[in-house]
Amino acid sequence: MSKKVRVRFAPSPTGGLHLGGVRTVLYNYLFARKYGGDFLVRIEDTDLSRYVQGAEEYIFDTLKWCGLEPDESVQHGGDYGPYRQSERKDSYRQYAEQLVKNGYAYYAFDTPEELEKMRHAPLAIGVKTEQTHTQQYDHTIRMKMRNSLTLSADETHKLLADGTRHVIRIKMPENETVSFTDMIRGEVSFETSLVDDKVLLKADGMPTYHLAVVVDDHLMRITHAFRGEEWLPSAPVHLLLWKYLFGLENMPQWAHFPLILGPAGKLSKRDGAKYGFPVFAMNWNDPKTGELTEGFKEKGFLPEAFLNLLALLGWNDGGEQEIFTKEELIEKFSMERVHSAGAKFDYEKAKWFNHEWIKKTTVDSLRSPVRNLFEQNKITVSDDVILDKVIGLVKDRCTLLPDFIQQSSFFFKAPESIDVDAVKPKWNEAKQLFFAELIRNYELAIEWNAHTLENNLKEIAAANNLKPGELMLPFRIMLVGGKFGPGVFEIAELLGKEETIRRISSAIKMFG
RNA sequence: GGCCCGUUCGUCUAAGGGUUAGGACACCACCCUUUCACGGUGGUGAUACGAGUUCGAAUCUCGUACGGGCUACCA
Repeated sequence: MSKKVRVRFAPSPTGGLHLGGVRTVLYNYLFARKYGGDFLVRIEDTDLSRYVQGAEEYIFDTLKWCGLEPDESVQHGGDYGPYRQSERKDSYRQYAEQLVKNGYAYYAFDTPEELEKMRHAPLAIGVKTEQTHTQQYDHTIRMKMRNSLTLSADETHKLLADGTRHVIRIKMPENETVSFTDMIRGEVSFETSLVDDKVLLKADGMPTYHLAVVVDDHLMRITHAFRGEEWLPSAPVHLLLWKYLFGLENMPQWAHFPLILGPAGKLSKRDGAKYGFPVFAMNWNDPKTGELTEGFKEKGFLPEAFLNLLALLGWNDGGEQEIFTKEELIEKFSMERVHSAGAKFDYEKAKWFNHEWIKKTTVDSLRSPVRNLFEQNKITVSDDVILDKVIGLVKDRCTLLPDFIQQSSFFFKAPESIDVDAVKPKWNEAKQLFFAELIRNYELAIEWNAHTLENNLKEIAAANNLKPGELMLPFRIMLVGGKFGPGVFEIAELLGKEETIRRISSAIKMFG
C-alpha cells in the first residue's frame, strides 16, 4: 500500500514568479491531481534579509490567475502548518543539535572575516601559481578552522554558554559516493569529498534551505520533491540529511526539472526588458527599486494558453497534439516524459499558443476580459449583443488580448485616423458620385444586413460601370480607417445605418 | 579551476538498434479571400565530433568539443 501522494512548491518570497517557477508549480499540480494527491505551497522565508513586501501575496495571486490553487498553504490552511518557514523556526534547531550529537555536524565559530580570509588564501601546500577557484569550507580545511572539531569540548561549551555567534555545519564524509535515482535523469551520483560542509543552521537561529527542506518535507509527509535543476549539486547534502535524520527509506522521490533558458543562459527577469517579452506571470512592481517587470497576464495572455505553453516547455505526450486543456494535461502528464535538457524560451511560439487559445475560446468567455480591455482604453461598449458579434468576427485575428482594441475599436467609435493615402491616388469624380448615390440608397434601405448591403452596392456599381473591386477598398477605409478588419459589409451591418452613412459622407470630404 | 547535468532543423520536440529522421513555431512560395487575418497545399532546414559494440547506431559504451547549472550564514 503506497502512501498518498503529497507534493509541494516552495518559493521564497523575494520577487515576482517567473516562467520557470510557474512551470514548477504546474508540474507539481499536474502530478498531484493525476495521482489524487495533495499539492501544498510552503513559503521558504528563512532569509529575513531578502524578504520583499508583497511578494508572498503576489505568488498566491499568480497561482489563482493560473488556476493552480494549492490544497494547503498559508492562505488555504491544512493540517501540516504553519506553512511559512519563519513561523517554524523553533522546530529546526533540535534536528541540527541531534546531528551534532551523532557526529554528523559541528558548531563553527568562524567570523565572516575569517571565512573571507580562508576562501581567498593561496593554497597552503603545493606549488600552485594561479588560483582560479575559491576555497570551500570542506574536509580539507575544517581542521584548520575554529569549530567544535578543532576546539576542545570545554572550549566549545564555554563559547556556546557565552552566547558566541555560531553556525552548525554538516560534516561531509570524506570517502563516500552518494547516489539516488532522479525521476527524470535516472541515477545521479556524487563524491562526498568534493562537497563542502554546508551551513545548516545560521547564526540567527534560522535554518538554511538545506536543513529546512529536509525537515519540512519530512514533517509535511512529502512523497515527491520536485525542483529546478539548479538544485542538483546540493542534492547530496539533502540525501545525507535524510539518511542521518529520518532514514533514506522515507525520503521523497526526487525530480529535477530542466532549466528554462533565455537567449543567453538561465532566464532572468532582465531578459524580458532586453528582448521584449514577459518573464513574470503577472506584472511585478519591486517595492525596493520601484522597477516594474511586465507579466504575461498584462501582456494579454489567457491563463489557459500560459499553462499550455509552459507545459510543453520540457514535456510532451509523445503524440503530435500541442493544444491541451488543463484536464487533458492532468490526464496525460507523466514525469518520465519530462525532458532532461534545458529548453530555450521562444516568445514567437508562446504567442502562437495564445492565438490558438483565443480562437478556441468561446465568445462567452472572452466577453469579460475584452470588455475590461475596452474600458481601460476608454472605449464605451454599451451593447453586449454587439460586443459578442464583434468578438466573434475578430477573434481569429487576435494573437494577444490587446489586439482586440486594434482590431475592433472602430466598431464602437469612429476611427481616429483615416488612411487617406491608400485611396486618394485612385479617387475620382465617378467614385465620388457613386458613394453619394450609395448613401441615398442606404438611407432608403429597409433591410439592414450584410447581404442586402452588398447586393445594393453591386447593383449601383454595375449601373455606373464601376467594378466592385475598385470600390471595396475605399468603402473599407471609410468605415474602418485602414486596410484591416472583417468583411466590410458585416462591419456596416453592425455599425448600423446611421453610423455607416455618417462615416461614408465624412470620408468623402476627405478624399475629395 | 572543481563538481554536476545536458547536446536531433534557428526554436520547442518525436523516433526506447532497422523510418526517405516525423510534427509544431518562425521563414518562403502558391491557393482561398475585391482588406488583414483564419484556413489549405508545398518548400528551405537537424542527429556536435571521433572511436568502439553490432549484420545494422540519432538510439548502447568511451573519449573530445560545446552549452548550462552549482561552487554564500541566498533560495
